[in-house]
Amino acid sequence: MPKRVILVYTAGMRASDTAYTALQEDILEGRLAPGTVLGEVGQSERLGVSRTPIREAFSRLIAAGLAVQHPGRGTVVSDISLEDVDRLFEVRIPLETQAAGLAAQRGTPEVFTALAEEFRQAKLAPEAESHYKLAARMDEAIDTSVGNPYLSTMLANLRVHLIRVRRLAKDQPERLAESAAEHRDICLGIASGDSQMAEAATSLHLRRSLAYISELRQAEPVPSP
Amino acid sequence: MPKRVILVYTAGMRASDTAYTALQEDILEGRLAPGTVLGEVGQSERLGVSRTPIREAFSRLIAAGLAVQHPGRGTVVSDISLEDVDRLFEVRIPLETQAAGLAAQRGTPEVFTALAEEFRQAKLAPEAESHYKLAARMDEAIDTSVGNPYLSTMLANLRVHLIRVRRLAKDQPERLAESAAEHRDICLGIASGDSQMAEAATSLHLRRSLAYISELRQAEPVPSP
DNA sequence: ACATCTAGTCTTGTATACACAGACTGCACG
DNA sequence: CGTGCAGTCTGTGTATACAAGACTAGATGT
Repeated sequence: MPKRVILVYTAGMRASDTAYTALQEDILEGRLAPGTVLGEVGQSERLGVSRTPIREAFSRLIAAGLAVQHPGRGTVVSDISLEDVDRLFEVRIPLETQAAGLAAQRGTPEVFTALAEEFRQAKLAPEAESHYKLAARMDEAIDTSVGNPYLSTMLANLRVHLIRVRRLAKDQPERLAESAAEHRDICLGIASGDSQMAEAATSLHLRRSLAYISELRQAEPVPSP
Repeated sequence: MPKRVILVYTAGMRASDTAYTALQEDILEGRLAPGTVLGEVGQSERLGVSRTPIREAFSRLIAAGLAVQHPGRGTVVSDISLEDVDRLFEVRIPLETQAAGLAAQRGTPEVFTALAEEFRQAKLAPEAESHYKLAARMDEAIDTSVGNPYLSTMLANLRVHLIRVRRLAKDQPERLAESAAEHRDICLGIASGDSQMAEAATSLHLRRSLAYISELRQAEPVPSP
């Protein structure tokens, strides 16, 4: 007897996709804290699907680095802390710098002048949610301008982890305003077609972001688990 | 009628792992050409395991970029050509340059002086197989020296694709000797602890490799599929 | 008291059965 | 001869049953 048919099959949406999306959100939003053990049966009951799609979702989580597989203890949500920020930026800085430089060579300037204008306005009224939305749109514009799937994939993988550390380091309004100004500089550099300017602006922005987080970390030592 | 390959179940080796390894090798070695459709049932029969591990293997292939999922036609081996080399190097150059620079700061010099000596000897008798083995050992040494899992993961993903393009561009002995010399320079730069020297040597090596492949591509136009 | 062996109970790994969706084929009709 | 449609059919998505491995806890022997 079918015990429960919670999910009517949404059009074109596989159960494994919905499970992965739900799990990823739960991890990124912190509802599933690092160290949480994810049992296949437990999650299958929680999400109302069978173990098979859950397994698929777990595989993708592990591939994305959001979970790790423990030998006999199941898969657990991967740990992350402000310590990881240094290692993440060691990858992020060269990749995004490269992306900005290539976007300057290949992008259509109008797109980025428009984005620069948006950042100018955003600087006046800093607000975290809209700021990150706008930054994401800039990243997307850079991605499409560069037109390199390998680079885009790497950056996408990276951004997942950056979202997690962002939760740990709450931005303050003045930093958001600074960040908006730096984003504007990047857009202007790309729009001008000067790849070196775009690279410099990107490098500057990321190093300032890193410095901000670093001093935040020094000021507020890690809360012991 | 396709041959049925009996997989040897190594101790502690899951069937999904062996299936993935077999499929990856088949793709990397060219036995499964780009465009080949991979049916779950077909591969499960060929490899002698059930569909479930095959599905898992397919997921990992797709995540690695070795296969893509077509809407109604199943999953097919992803296409790759010498055209991809430019896009790959747009990611590879900044990442490996960064890695070399960090290795110079953090690695133990003795490891890399030893590797440099090996490259010096390899330069005298260029041979593709041993050259790539040695280069792989250098990459591994850099990875461990840097100690950045995010960077290591990205480079590992990248190298899978580089193996595929390497098959398309057959190296010639003189290029191997050059390459060995350039690898030696990288090792010496890292061993000296001079990150800028290591970065410069890496950048030079990769740009020369790219130039070599590019002129190879011009000389020998793509065979139309 | 401590170590070790063993039974039990989780957990994951694998196989298979069933359901559904898309694509191909054959035929009829314009 | 082309086009549309229906039937079939293959192939994936999902569920579940079965098997095997691993940690745990308890008992037992030293």
